[in-house]
Amino acid sequence: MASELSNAAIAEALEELGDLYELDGAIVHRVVAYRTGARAVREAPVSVAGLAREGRAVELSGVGATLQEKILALLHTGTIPAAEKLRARIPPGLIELTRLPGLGPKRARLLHSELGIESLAALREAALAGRLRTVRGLGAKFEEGVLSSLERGVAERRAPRLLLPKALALGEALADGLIERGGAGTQVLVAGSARRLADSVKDLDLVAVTTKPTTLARSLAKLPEIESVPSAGRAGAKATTHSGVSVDLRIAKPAQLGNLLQHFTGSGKHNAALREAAVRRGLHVSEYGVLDDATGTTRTCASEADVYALLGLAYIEPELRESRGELGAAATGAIPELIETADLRGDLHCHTVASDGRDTIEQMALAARELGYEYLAITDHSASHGFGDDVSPDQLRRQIELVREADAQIDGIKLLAGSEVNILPDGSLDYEDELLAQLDWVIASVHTAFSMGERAMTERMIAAIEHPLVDAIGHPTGRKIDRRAPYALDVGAVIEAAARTGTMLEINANPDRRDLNDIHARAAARAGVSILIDSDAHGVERLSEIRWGVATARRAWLSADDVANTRSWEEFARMRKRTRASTDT
DNA sequence: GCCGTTTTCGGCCCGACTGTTTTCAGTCG
Repeated sequence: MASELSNAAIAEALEELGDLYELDGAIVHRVVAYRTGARAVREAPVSVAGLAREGRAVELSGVGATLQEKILALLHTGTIPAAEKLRARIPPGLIELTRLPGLGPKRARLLHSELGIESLAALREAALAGRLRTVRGLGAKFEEGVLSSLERGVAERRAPRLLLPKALALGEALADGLIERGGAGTQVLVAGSARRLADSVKDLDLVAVTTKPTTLARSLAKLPEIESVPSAGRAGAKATTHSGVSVDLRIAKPAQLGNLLQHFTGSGKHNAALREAAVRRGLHVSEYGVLDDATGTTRTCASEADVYALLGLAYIEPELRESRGELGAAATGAIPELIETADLRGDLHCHTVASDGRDTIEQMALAARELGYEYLAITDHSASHGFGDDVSPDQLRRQIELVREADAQIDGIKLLAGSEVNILPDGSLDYEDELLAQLDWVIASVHTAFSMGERAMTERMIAAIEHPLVDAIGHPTGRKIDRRAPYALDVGAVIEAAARTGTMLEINANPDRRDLNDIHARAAARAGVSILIDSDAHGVERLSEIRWGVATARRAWLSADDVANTRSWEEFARMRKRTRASTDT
């Protein structure tokens, strides 16, 4: 387990090289190749540095011999020679210029060659002096646009992203409002990354069918969530909410709903790959229909399934549309039947008033039973949680009794006495084995010392995985979506250890976490790891947040069979490491 | 630079919008 460059660091270097080539005037396909390669590296479930050293990075789709060579140079010398050469020629400030809307690589090059501009400060100065409009191809409007963007600080400000629950709630509120005002037969659907159940979204896409398109587009402005509607017409409207979220409403003819919904659900990469594959069959896909070269006619589709069928593909669920192999699978009938929330029969991670939860064992049990669960593990934090809500060994012994009593009193659901045990920095746990052995279920998590190095953190995690009384690892990477990076961890090594020891890995369904993420969960399941989906609920109303974990599981291509807690209690009980250990011998 | 149920070379999605232009280039999603 050598500690070397992370996939993220390699991907960043390839991205930068792509940016530099673009500013150098390379053909767009070459630039796209670097960006595709960077994405393949970032999403690889194993260490790409390791792969490259074995000459196997070329196995990643989008990485060829040239990129592998550049990755190796980066590993050996800390830099890529081609990037060094380009950096000597292209001022670093030019990349900054392309952050302004309407200013891409071509214009950045033009401004550099014509006016010698190499920074945002120089750009501002030239715009104030009225020199931008003197460049052939640029004019007064462009100059005004640049100044206004600079005034608003567009280049520095990162657009806020909405976590999925908020995005869907907003999308559904807008859809309901439009349906109410659109009259009979109006249909409004949430599309875009929200429909694909991504971790977070940048803006909202709505697709509608109505008999009165102009009226519907104008009625968007009347919704309480909407602040402004800069444009509205028969085809749709663009708007901004009071919270600053961009909303794009597109209106389809019923016969074209499938085409438009498919297009606006994306992802962009899925659509690009879909269209490239279609072109090889003489078909041209757009949001309006599918043009057939052979007949010269355009076919429209009322449903998305029809669009995929026209291309010879099985229907692809929105969650899979990320250009991660779904087109090949749809062509060969290999799209899995994705897990649904109703498949889950138990929740193995929740908290009560014994630690930092808000409700009692009984309240959690009744709420879980109401959701249709057959079993629930009570897993309060362990002794050293450190937020004043720790459970001492004696308190845990008492808690075990309380869970047993509740289990005896409450019918229709099996209650497990468990704990979410801290993994200490050295990989040990903070209860004695004698006490852990009295529990029905142990999930181990990292809650402290996030900033240790990758090697130490990976060893820490693997030590916990190898502990015979640890059934599962909770929120394995510690990330908080858009807020906190995962801790440095060799996830490939963690997956290997989990598969080897029969330790389950959790998809924590808290919508701030969704950890494991979709890519890691897919890799873990492929490696033979049993996946768990848990709510980590700290109150009865949060148990239903399990749906966000299911969303991640679906994006990870998981079917019910890949997820341990879709099993009955009898089957699940046998899958626990402690039971396997005693029956395997 | 990558890639192949037409190819190891010659392709590499599609359309809207904008601003600058007399037919289009650049940018964006």
